[in-house]
Amino acid sequence: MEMKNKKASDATVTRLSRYYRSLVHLQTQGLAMVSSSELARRDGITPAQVRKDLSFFGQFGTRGQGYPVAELKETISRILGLYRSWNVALVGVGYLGVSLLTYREFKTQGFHIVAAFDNDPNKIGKKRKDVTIRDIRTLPQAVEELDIEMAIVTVPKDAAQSVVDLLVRSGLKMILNFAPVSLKAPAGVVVRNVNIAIELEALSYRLASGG
Amino acid sequence: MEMKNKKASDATVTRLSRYYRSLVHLQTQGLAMVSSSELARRDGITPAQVRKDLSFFGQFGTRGQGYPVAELKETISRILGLYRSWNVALVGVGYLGVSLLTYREFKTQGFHIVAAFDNDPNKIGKKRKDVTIRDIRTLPQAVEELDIEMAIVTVPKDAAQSVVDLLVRSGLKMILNFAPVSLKAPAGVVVRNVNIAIELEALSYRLASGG
DNA sequence: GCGGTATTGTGAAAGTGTTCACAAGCCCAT
DNA sequence: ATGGGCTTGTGAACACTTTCACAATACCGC
Repeated sequence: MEMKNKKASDATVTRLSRYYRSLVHLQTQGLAMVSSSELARRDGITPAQVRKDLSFFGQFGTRGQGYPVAELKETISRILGLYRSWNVALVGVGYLGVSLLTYREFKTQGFHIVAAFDNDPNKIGKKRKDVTIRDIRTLPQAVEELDIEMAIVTVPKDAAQSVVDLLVRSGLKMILNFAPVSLKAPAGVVVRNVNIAIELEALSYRLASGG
Repeated sequence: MEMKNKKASDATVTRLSRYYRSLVHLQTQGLAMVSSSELARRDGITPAQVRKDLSFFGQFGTRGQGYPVAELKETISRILGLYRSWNVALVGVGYLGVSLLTYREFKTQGFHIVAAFDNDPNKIGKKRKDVTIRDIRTLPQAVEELDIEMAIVTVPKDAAQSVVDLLVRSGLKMILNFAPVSLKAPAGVVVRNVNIAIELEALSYRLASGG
C-alpha cells in the first residue's frame, strides 16, 4: 500500500497538500496534464522542488508531457491518507471550536468531526452545528464507540495538558493542538501545534528587524 | 536597536516565541536564572539549540549560571518587536474571525485588533466583541486613519486573493492568512499562511504511512 | 521513422539548520 | 586564593533540504 517505507519530511508533506489542492482545481478546469513548472508557479516554488517531492514516492510523470492530473491527484490522496475518512473529536467548544465545526475544508477532505466535548455544564447536551456537546468525562468511551482516531484541542491553555493526557489515555495517536502551550505526549503520539500568536510574532519580527 | 542585521531563520524566530512564553511563566514563579537545558526541556528541544538560537542575537547568559529570566524576557520581547503595540485589521467576520477577536493571547502580546471588515450588509455596522464591523470598501482609508500595519484574513478562499490585493494596495506589509489557498503578493509584503486542513493532512499522512 | 521540442527523474552541488564537544568563564566553598 | 562544579558560547561536524544541470525519453509533425 505505501509507496516507500522511509517517511517524507514535514515540508514535503505540506507541499503535497498544496499540490493536491492545485490538482483539484486543475481537474475542475478540465486539464488532463500538468507540468512541474505549472504546479510550481501556482504555489510559488521551483519546478525542481515539485519533481523532487513527487519522485520521493515514485514516478508519476511522462517525460516531455508532465503529470496526469486526475491520476496524480488520486496518488497524492492515497499518500496523504485522504482516500479514507477519519473520525475526529473536537475538545473545547469556544468560538474557535465552533468555527472549526463549520469548516468546509474538513469534510471535503474526509475529516469528520463526530463528537464535541466540553466541561461547561451550560454547554453540555446542547447542539452546535449538528454536533451534540458531550461531557469531557465521557470522552474515553465515546472514542471507542465512535471509532475516533484524531482530536482537535481548542481549550484554554491551562487545560490543554490535562486534555492531552486524557486523549492519550483514551488511545488517540494524533492530536492537533490550538492552545498556545508546548505539550508533552509519549512517543508514538503525534502532536501538531497551531499557535496563532506565534505566527503574528514571526510577522512582527520581520517588520521590527526590517525584513 | 537591532542586535544584528542578518535575519534569523523562521525556525529560530518560532522557537524564540516559545522561549518567551516559558520565560513569562518562569518569571511568575519567581525564578531569577534559567539554564539552556531547563528551557530546552520545557520545549522539547536540545540545550545546544537554545544556546545557538540566543547566541545569534548576542551573549545574554553567564557561564556557570544560566540566563537571567527577566532580562532575557525583555531582550526577546525587543527582538520580536513585542515591546511596542501593533494595530491589526481583521478581514472576514465569520466564526473564525470572531474567535480571533476574543483571543486573549493577542492583547497580552501587544496585538490590537482595532478594526474588523466584512462585505456582508447584515454584518456591517454591528459590533462583535467591542469592535465595529466596517464595510470592506472603507478599508484603505481606515488603514491610514487607524495606523494599521498588520491584517488577519479570515475570508472564504474564493475571496482571499482579492482581499490580499486590496490590503497590498492599502499599503499593508504583513498579512496572516487563514484561507486555504496559496496567495500572491509582491516582494516586500510578508504573507504567512495558517492552513488548518493541511495540518490535519500532515497528521493523516503520519498515521497512514505508519508513522 | 526521424528530428525537434518538451519535460521528467535524479545524481551531485550548494545551502541551511542542528548537534557535538570542549575551551572559556563564573561562582562558591574552603 | 585556589579548586571543583556548572553552564555558556561557538567552531566544526553532521544531517537535512533545496537547487542545479543534464541524460533519458516520450510525443508530434512531417
